This record gives sequence, C-alpha cells and structure tokens, in this order.
Amino acid sequence: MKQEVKSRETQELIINKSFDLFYEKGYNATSIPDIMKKTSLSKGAFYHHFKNKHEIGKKVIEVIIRKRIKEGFIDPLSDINNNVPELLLDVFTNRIKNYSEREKALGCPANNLIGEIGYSEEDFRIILKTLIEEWRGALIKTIDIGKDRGEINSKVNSSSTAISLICAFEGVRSVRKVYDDDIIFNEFMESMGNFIKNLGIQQVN
Amino acid sequence: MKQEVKSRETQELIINKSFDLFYEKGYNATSIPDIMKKTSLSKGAFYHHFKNKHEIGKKVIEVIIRKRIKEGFIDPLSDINNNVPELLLDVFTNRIKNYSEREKALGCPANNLIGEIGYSEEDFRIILKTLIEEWRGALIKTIDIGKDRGEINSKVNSSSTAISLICAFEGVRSVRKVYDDDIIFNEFMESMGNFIKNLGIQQVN
DNA sequence: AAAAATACATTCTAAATAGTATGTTTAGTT
DNA sequence: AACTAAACATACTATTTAGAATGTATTTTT
Repeated sequence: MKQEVKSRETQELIINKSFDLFYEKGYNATSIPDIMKKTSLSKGAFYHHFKNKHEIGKKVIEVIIRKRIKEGFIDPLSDINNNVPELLLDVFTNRIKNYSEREKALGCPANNLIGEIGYSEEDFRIILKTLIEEWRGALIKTIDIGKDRGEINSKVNSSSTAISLICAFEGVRSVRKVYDDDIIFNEFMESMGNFIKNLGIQQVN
Repeated sequence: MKQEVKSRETQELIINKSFDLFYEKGYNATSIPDIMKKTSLSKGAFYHHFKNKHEIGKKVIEVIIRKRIKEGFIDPLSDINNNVPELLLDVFTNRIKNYSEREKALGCPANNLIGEIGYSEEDFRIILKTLIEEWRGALIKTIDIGKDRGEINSKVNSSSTAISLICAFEGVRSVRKVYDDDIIFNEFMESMGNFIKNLGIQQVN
C-alpha cells in the first residue's frame, strides 16, 4: 500500500518534470537524461515506470496538458451567471493579461507540441485532436446557451465561431512568442474584443 | 567565375533540402546527415559551405520562409484594383482551399518553427519577428487604403486588425494539423469571412 | 522469519550525431 | 606548365543518447 503511493508519486514527478522541459525546450530537444536530472533520480527509475520517451510524451499530453485546458478554458465557461459575450471576452482576452512572463514567452504548450510534431507522431496528434474537440464542444454549448438567451445573434454559427475563437487564441499565443513585449496581446485583444461583441449584434451573411 | 556559380548552386541545394526536412520533421529532429543524404553530397560539403546547423537554420528562415511569406501573403496585397475586404477575404480564406494536402497536413513552416524553438534560439526568434513585422506592415497599409476608399469603416484599428488576421490565420493552420480533414478550414473560413465583412460595416466600440 | 515483489541505482552497450582533419579533384591564375 | 585556391569526399574523433542488463535496498506477502 505504501509502495503504491511511492510509485505514483515518482511517476507524477517524472511526468511533471517532463512537462516542464517539453514546455521550455520542446519535445525533441529534451532527452531522458535531461528529465531525470530534474527529478534527481536515475535513468533506471525512468525505464522502470515508462517504456520510452514516446510513452511519457503521451502521458504528458493526456494528463498535464488536458488538465490545463480543462481548468483554464473549459471550466470557466460553466460560470453561466455571466452574460455569454462577457464570458467569452473574459476567457479569450482578459485572461491573457494574467499570464506570467514565462507563459507569455513560452506560449501554449499544446500548440507548441502541435507545431513541433506535425505529422510524425500520429499518436500525439490524435490525443491533441481529442483535447481540442472537448474544448470546442464546451464552447459550442456555451454559445448555444447565449443564443437561447438572446445574448448571441441567432444567425451566428456556433461551431464555426468556436473554432475561430480557438484558432485566433492559439494563433496569438504563438505569434506572441516571437515578440518580447505585450503589444501583440493588447492589439489582439482590441480586435478580438470587437469580434466577440459583434456576435451579439447584426451580422452580414 | 564558374566556381562561384557552382558554389551558389550547391548552397541553394543544401538550403532547399534543409527547408524540406525542417518542414516535414521539424528543426530538432533533422540532422545534418539527414540533410546531406537528400542532397546526395557528403558531410564535408556541408561544413565547407556552412559553419553549423544553427547557421543553416537562420538561412532557411531568412531566405526560404521569407520568400514564402512575401510571395504568398504580402505580394497579393498589392492587387489594389480589388476592393479591400474582398482582397483580405481572398488572401485569408479562399487561398486556404488551394493548399496541397501536404501543406494542409504540415501547417505553416514559420509557425511550426515558432512552436518548436520557443525561447531557446534567440537568433531565430528575432528573424521571425522581422518577418511577421513585414507582413503586418503590409497589411496595415492595405487596410488603411481600404479606409481611405471608404471600403473599411474608419473606426477600425488597422494595426490590431492586422495582428488579429495574422494570428487567426496562423492559428487555423496550426489547429488544422491535428485534424485529418478540411472541416476545420471550412468552419474557420465562414467565421473569419464574417469578421472581414464586418470590417466594412458598423462596429461596436 | 523467509521468500517474493517492487522501486529504484549503477553500469554498460550500441547507435546516432556534431564537428574536424585530411585527402583529392577541378577550376582559375601566373 | 606550375601554382593556387576552391569544392568537395573520406575517414576519424568525441559526445550524446536510448535503452538494456544487472545489482541492491525496501516493502509486502506468505
């Protein structure tokens, strides 16, 4: 019973340190010795708990990155006391202001992985797709609630709007990485703010 | 005189093959032997013309990626016979349809690099920033022309709109990578199409 | 208390990789 | 024709890396 706890703790340690390094240096640039140096454990410990680097890559996405998306972007949508455009505005623009310098400089972990692995690691791609689909589903639900309440124009396509919000957000976090200041975020927020506000008023078809 | 030509041709060959591999497998996952296998030349040839991998990374961005952005996204903006919203619509949505399967699956080379290198390779970051700034500048010019002509609402902030267009576009090319179909593009185009059309009509402030 | 399983640490191997050093051929120069 | 320098090729070194094999301490089970 005590061994089980120890084992899980070690696994979590390895997963967390892996995430940190993947986030900072990228997946390919991170070696297993790199990871184990951060845990202060030996390589034997790694290969005891995991088959190879690919397996921990999957775990990092499934556990850490999924949790981040859920807590950062899906759960906040449940605050349905708020008016829906306000809610979207908060999640997709205001929240950016609260990012740490590190998060601003390093961008979105999920998006970084997408950029890096491309077509090569099919397993990763599929897990990442699932995450995005979960996120998109939650957004569609929220936008639909907004339509029901009359806060969002009924002509708005919930699905395509959801995707656009996700894409724009991932895009700005990516572009921000090449800048060393916040101009990009501020400019983006202004324009995206208008986009979101326009969801409530008359649209062109 | 003939040697100079040969030398330049070889360098271009190495740069082109490097780009192909960086695009397909990523920068870190591509080794110099990988590159030289594609050129059918030896490793000696590589180190004769370039100092190291970092140097060819820079060259690929400065030459190939810059050219792609210029030809694909900046030059088309000069077609100012067109109405500006139409022009933007064409560059940012219609063009996506013409991408090859390979380009759809592999995403935007510049954005992939941004995702991969992050904070680590400062040199790359600075060059990429310059490219984005050139792109942004061209877009701002175009939007301003649209305003002068009354095709774009004068309340629109050219700079923030330019950034948003770039971000949204980079975002969708990134997100598309985790999907294996065109749904994402089609949905995105609908929503982004509305965003662009709305630049011409009444805005909320 | 003995045996077995678990959680690691240590050591080793084999491959991949960056980079160098030293030929050799070819083109231009004197 | 003799020389020089550029454009490579070949061969080598040194390092990093994944991963396996083996050893050992600590629990858990019997």
